[in-house]
Amino acid sequence: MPATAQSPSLVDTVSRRIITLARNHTSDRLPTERDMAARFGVSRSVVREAAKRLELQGLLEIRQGSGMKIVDKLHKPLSSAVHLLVPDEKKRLVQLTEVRLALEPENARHAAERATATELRKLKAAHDRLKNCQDFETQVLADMEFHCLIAEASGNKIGALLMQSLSDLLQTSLSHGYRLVTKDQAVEDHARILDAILLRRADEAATAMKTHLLHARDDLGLKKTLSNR
Amino acid sequence: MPATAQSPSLVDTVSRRIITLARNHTSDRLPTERDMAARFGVSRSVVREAAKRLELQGLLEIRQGSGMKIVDKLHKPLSSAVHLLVPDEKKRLVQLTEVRLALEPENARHAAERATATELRKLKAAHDRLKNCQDFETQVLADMEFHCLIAEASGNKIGALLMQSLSDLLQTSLSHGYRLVTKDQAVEDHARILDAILLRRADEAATAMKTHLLHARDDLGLKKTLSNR
DNA sequence: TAGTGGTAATTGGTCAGACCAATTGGAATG
DNA sequence: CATTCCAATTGGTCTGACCAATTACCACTA
Repeated sequence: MPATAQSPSLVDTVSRRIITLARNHTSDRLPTERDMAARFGVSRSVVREAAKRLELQGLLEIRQGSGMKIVDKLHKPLSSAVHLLVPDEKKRLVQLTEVRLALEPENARHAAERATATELRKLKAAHDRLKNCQDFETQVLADMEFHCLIAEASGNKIGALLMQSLSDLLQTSLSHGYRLVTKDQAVEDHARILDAILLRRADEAATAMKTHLLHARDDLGLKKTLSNR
Repeated sequence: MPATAQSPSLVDTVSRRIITLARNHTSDRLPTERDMAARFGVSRSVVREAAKRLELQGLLEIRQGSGMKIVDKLHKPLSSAVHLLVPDEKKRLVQLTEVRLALEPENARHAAERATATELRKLKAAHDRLKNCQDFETQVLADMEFHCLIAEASGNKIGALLMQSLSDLLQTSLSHGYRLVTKDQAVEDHARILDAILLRRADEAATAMKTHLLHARDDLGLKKTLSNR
């Protein structure tokens, strides 16, 4: 990873040991910086640097006065990178939508081919949550969750990671004034996608997803894609 | 970004100031930790933590005894995350190929619609480099560069970031024993893609890219995609 | 004069201890 | 039992010292 020196630095070594500790830990709470420093026989600054690295990688959440929590958010670094890369929210939304139009029909196709029974159940539950939601925040969450579950059901972990990051970024944009207008259209579109997946019709699932994303794009007023680049 | 506390931490603030400094700096070398600590009126450990954060984000390269170099490698965090997510090289390659099959035909389509004259020149030059290369390492680099240039020419920065990361990961896998077998096929495929882009035939470009990726997949022996999940 | 080797200065990596800021748990009070 | 307050705990920052890697400069040799 960083600092391609010949021998691993102490921070490299301690990062790896913290990951191992996290994987074998029964609680979702890690020992304190001071404890780990004593345990690993290094200074607190090394532990601190290693922990901060893991935080940035989406594996830990660190709070002053509270300690370190083990999490699984490997998509966070990508979300940060995209934010840095395209700071303008409108441009970012345009480009995110375009990437989604490439990725998500294939996610739906693969989900139709590969989803497990458990995954199908989760998809149905997520669809119900969208149908039943009353406020905008919950609508956005349920909508994005449906998409992330499809990515997971595709069986491609990398695709699922990308989708989680896209979802995070979209949620940020949507909470900043970009509004989904028509929940009814989304519910109808999702139902079509879900039916195609349940019936294992891969092509139909891909087409239904593309149609849905085009609707969503239109709803967000993003029809003119990248013409002013 | 991290530590969603109400007021920005010193490390947050100093990270931003380093970014500003990097953007206005004539040299690609930043001042030393000690210099920046004095300049920003903070301790060296705060500068260090801020710099390490920027390193992980792909904005700096730090070397002991040598100092800090400003770089632009925003794709690096994603590469690391994917590595952590899918440690198994074969599985990773399978999934990367699948993601490429989703993303890259659309990259080619958009490149055909949007590439500038400069970008087209770069694509031609990259194609020539692939045709003329003699050894495997150079072949891989030229091949991946062609793909990254298409992603850039698509005008979608997020897509280009994803492609750079995928390219990094692929180069790692290919240097670990996964061999591209038929350069002639790649050259022929690339020529078709390039022609379609030059002639602004978006659909043809997308189809040619998909064909190329299917050839590459077959060459790598990845036909059986995710059937053992 | 050009090339090589050695050394000192510089710069990042680590250590230790102190103090500050945020959180949490326990005790006291109503 | 519920609420408030305070002390202990835990991460954030500071300081100064020392260690490890790199680079620039100087001296020597061919």
